Amino acid sequence: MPIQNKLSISYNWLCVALNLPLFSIFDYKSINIINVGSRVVVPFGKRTLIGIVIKILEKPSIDASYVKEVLEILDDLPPFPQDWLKLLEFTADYYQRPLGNVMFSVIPLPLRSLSSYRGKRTLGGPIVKLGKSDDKMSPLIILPSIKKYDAILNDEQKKAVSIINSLKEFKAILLYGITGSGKTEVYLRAARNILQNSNKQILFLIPEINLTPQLEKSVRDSLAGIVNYEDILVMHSKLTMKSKLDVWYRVQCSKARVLLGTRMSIFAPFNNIGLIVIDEEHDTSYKQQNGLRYSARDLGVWRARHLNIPIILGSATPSLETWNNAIIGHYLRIYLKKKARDFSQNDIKLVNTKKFRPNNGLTAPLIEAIKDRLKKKEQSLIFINRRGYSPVFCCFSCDWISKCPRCTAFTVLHNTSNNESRLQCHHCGYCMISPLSCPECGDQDLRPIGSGTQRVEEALIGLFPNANIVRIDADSTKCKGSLSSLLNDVNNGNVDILIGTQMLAKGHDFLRVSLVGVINSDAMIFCQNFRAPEHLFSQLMQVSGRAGRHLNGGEVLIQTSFPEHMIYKFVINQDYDGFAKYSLNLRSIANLPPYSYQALLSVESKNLRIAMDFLHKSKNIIKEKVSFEFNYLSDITCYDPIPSRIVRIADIERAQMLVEGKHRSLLITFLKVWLRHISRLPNNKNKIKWYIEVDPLEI
DNA sequence: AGCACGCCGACT
DNA sequence: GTCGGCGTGCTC
Ligand SMILES: [Zn+2]
Ligand SMILES: [Zn+2]
Repeated sequence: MPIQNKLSISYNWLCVALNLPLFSIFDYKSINIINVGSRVVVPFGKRTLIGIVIKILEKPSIDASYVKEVLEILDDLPPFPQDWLKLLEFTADYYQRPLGNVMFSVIPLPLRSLSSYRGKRTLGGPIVKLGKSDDKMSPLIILPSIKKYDAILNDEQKKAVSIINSLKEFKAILLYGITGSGKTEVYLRAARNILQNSNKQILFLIPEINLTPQLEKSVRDSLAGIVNYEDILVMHSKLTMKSKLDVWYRVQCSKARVLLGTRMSIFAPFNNIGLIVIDEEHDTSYKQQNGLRYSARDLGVWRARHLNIPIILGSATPSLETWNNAIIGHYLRIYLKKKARDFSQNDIKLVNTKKFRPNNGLTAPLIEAIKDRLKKKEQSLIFINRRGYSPVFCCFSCDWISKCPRCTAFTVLHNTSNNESRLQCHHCGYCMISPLSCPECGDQDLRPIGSGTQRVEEALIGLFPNANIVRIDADSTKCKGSLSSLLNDVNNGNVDILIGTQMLAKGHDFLRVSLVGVINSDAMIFCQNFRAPEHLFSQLMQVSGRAGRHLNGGEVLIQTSFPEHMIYKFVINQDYDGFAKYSLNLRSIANLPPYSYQALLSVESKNLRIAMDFLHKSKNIIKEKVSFEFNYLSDITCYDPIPSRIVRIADIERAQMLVEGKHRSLLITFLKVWLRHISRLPNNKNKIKWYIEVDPLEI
């Protein structure tokens, strides 16, 4: 026996994750020493796949004779760092997805499949190709001059910076400061400190692509002279695949010092992060709403804890989860109470629409206020959270209402540029020319009900024919660059009245705006979603902030039918603390997050009954099967299945079931067992699709 | 996911 | 007789 051992080749045994919807990982062998995190080419059944080495084994976990050999090691990239592997293992485990699927869904497309390595025009793979065409492409726009950085901090900011700079280990900091309190300056000072005194890297997350240009400029200005221009990188989903791959490559090779990006950047393969910053941490854009439904903010906190580094969560209206974490002492809260520069306090007033009936969405007090600004040559900003002309179109002689044939939703009336009217579904994209007479009774008395941005624009043009009026919504900014050119017009003073959706509320500064009008503030209040008041509050605060840059102090008019509602008491006083206290109390009474943890089992099918059936069966197996393997069912509540808020979208009907746990880790353990049993349920001939969402935004 | 194997109905 | 439908099962 010993002789045989000496003669046999000694193999290295590896655990490899493959891009498959399977919860298992696969063992392979190699005569070469392969690092954890390497990408390898392996045989799998009749196929050849790329895999990622996640573990080195002493001996294989199955009979060694079944273990196949690694065909090739892909070394065009350094191995994924250990901390990256740990982050992805956590992500897969927490969000209940197969590890291989998760890993491959976050790396750039060309790195996922063998097709970019095998074939005539692949030239040694995507990374090699990238290097060869390096001179041809310059993804970075070189700004002509770099301003010297000389922002002066106030005492609060200085104190915040010094607290952050003194941190030597993991700490989640909630940087809580109103709009204009200078949170960005604090992030940048903290980042500068780390970049100057170490070779560590900074990850800077922002909610939306729209915000990158101005933040990129601040970051570059602030870090000029400390970090090379080309070592500051930007990543978001609208980059070309080539640029994305280039950024990824430079991060993984530790060439990048600073990465500024949207939620996907949380998975960037850093080797040496020193600080994570999450700006506007309450923003729902940090939650991916399809596929792998992760929260970049929550993963950010996990990654920081795992790396034992600080993370800054900045917001004027923190999520109640984060606020609660600060209250119970898990996060360190730093207040920025003062406006940093020449910001003035806004005056927020409510306009009762029961008293002042709106016409085309606009009430008399709002119209008067706009008139006043026009006289003073100041700008007005009108927010309305609905694009199109009117959300409903209906017949006044029968009860016909414009509905989408593919969804349980109304179609929205839109005016197109060539003066045509169209009915459009905002859920599936269905579109038709709007009828001239009622399809049901033939009468021509068809009328739009309610107001969208286009109708408000039309009304304002009628009221103020000499004013320059601009509308900014997803329809008017479809072309690339049109948003920034419209915003330039606004800041150059070429615009008197600006009408827009929520897309205007985030981040953009309007120096000449002294009036903000909010038209349909109520829409969210009575919505089922328990987070709706929280989102409404933060939107109203954010929107109000848009008037704050004006020297004389801005005026904010919020039109509402329910001025007596509690939320407005806090809104007019701009009292987030009060609002949070009030809301957390309600959440606590209702046992909602952050006092419980939730997961949602969603099912999609051709018809609702099949989906509901599947959910009922899933609920039943908790008692029938899960109870034998999981001992803490008393701390888990499974509610009854319900049809989703919008049952049918694009001819697919959806239902869901809520599961609630007292503790986070307990819920995750339960889900893992439950999911194994759900996947064994008969799948109704593959006619259904189901998935579990952990920490859903909406239930 | 893919890909094979396998077992039944309807084609040359 | 075999071509092809997709149900089932496996992949280190
Ligand atoms: Zn009719
Ligand atoms: Zn539709």
